[in-house]
Amino acid sequence: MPVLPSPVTLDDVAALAGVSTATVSRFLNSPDMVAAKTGERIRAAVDQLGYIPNLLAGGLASNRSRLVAVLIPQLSGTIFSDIIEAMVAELSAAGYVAMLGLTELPQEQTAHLVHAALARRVEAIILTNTVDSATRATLRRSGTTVIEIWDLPDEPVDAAIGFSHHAIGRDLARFVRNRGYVRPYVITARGSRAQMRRDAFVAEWIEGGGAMPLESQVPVPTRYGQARGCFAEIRRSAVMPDVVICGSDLLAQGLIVEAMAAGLSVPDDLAIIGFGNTRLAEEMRPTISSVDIDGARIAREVVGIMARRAEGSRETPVRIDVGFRLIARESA
Amino acid sequence: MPVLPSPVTLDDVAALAGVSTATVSRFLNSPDMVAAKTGERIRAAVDQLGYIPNLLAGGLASNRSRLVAVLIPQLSGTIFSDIIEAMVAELSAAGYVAMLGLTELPQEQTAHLVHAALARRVEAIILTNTVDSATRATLRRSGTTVIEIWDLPDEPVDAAIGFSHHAIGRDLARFVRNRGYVRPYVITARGSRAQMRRDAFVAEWIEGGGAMPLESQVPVPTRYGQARGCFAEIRRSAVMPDVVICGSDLLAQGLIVEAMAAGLSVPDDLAIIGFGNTRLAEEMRPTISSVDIDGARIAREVVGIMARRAEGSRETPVRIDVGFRLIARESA
DNA sequence: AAGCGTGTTGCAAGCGCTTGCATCATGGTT
DNA sequence: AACCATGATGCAAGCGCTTGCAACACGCTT
Repeated sequence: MPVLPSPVTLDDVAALAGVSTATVSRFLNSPDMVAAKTGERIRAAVDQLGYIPNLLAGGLASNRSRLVAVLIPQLSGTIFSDIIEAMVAELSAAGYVAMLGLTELPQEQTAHLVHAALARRVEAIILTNTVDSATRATLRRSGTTVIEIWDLPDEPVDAAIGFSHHAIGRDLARFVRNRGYVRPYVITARGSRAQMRRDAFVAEWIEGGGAMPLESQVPVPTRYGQARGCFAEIRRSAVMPDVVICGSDLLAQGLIVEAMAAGLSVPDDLAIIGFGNTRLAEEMRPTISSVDIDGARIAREVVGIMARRAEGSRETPVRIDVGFRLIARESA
Repeated sequence: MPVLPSPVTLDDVAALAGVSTATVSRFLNSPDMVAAKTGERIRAAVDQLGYIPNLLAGGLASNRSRLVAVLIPQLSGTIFSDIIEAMVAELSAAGYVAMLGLTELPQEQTAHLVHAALARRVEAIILTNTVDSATRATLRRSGTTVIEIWDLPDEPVDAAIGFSHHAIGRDLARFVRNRGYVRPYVITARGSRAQMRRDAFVAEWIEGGGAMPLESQVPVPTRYGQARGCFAEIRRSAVMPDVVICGSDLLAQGLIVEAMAAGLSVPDDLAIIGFGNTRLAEEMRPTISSVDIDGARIAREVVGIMARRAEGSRETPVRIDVGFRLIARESA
């Protein structure tokens, strides 16, 4: 058994301050329920003893864990790390603590993480990927706030904050056409959301009179290193495309480097469009045209939903479309 | 008050299985303490009711939260995201859950996060940055396992898993000299660890008969976008350096792009060395020479220490040097 | 046949906190 | 001067689980 982390309890503080434990508890949780000078005595006692409340006990008694589970596929080299950063900051400011779970490889892992989160009585579960129906059922039954944040599914488990992948694909096609490109090349990551963008792009492109675009697929997560293979494949095309639509800024960057190394000029010989509008997109030379998703906004909405729920709102389902922005820069 | 996440309790399961709560609890925590056929009945009851244990209650009673706090400065675009990924995976496999805290901006934030972690009775706190002495005292007093993982401080709070920044700086200087470079340029991030590497580099370089290296400083976190400014500064140098030692792979990559855009050949006209050996280092063309830190190893050691502590070991202080590897690739 | 070690199970006392309700000053009303 | 609304505090019953200890049922040994 580990050493008692803090043998100092509420009772100790109460005894020292000469009040009941209830009063100390109230002072700690809603200070203005106790008289000012009582508060001072308690404050002094807390400081003197170095008291650190036990939130496990508190959570058990109050049924509020102040814990939020954030489940994402992977962290490094993806747009998710930006979103997580915003999310953690926002949650932390609102008094919550984020428990991080990686759902990348075995899909079964997700079910396991959901279970672990539920067992800790998290106040919300932020989901970035879709979950199997058994887990959906568990989630629903639990009554916990579930927020899906990377999409706007037709039937969210509970709340969804996201954007339309379809609209992005469509707008990208229009953008490309308006810019006068005629031979787009689409690189899609294996994954349902990317696929949705790709399908919408192709549909819109063809509807606008374009020929079926050239394309290729890459494994997720899209990585810088895939650029080599992709570029080689592009070069092997019967006709050289004039613009490449990538699944991530990282891949776009890689392609730019490859293209330049091959003596091509970007965007004149080959235009390139990224996705995610990570810091990289504006820092690369040439700067990368990309699709911006406002991660900070998503994080804020998450906390907003939680706040409303905490006040008893039972609005459901919630669907918030945070939209996206096509950012035209030098690369396309 | 939120809807009860799971109204099903141990008692319900016990009643349905026709045993006492103690037996159910034992079955859940150490299955081989209960008879096989009792276990089966319990398992069935758990499944039927969709029981999810309440770890807040369990943690309170057993004084084990199965929670680990991981505190890092920032996530996106740093080597930390790789380490966190490994850490979360490893902890998760060992049955722990990681609570993530960002300590970037106000130093006071760190104290706050430490307090939040302690209040949740985490079983360990993983620290990536140094903490002020008041927080150190709090940490010490708490008796919680504290693992510092980015350095090997002379007086760790508790345990430390890291490597010698001094040794890295020294080895980099030797490496550069052995490769025949004569005019190194050092780009240092503002931050004590980077400073240690820089100092060791300079000391070793001068000791080996070299002239005081040219250098410049950049803010943390080092970013791709800083490459432009750095490259401009390098060009403004009285004498053109023949090798640049960067504070991160990302910055190294940026410099390579800038250098190539300026018509320089890497490494012939200008060699470049990164830090962190992120995936990028081997994916970039030219591949980037870098310093590898084994994040997965660090993660494993963390779990190892926790396992030993759980078994009652009181070894302290612990200092584990995981070393580093200079990886020579095409860029230098 | 009495005794005993072993393996299972139940009993019940907490773990440290929150909170509904009751109690009690306090000062203002009538 | 009796009354009462108000604000501050205390009482005590949990929250759902873990675990030391005791009880018990076996099958063996002597």
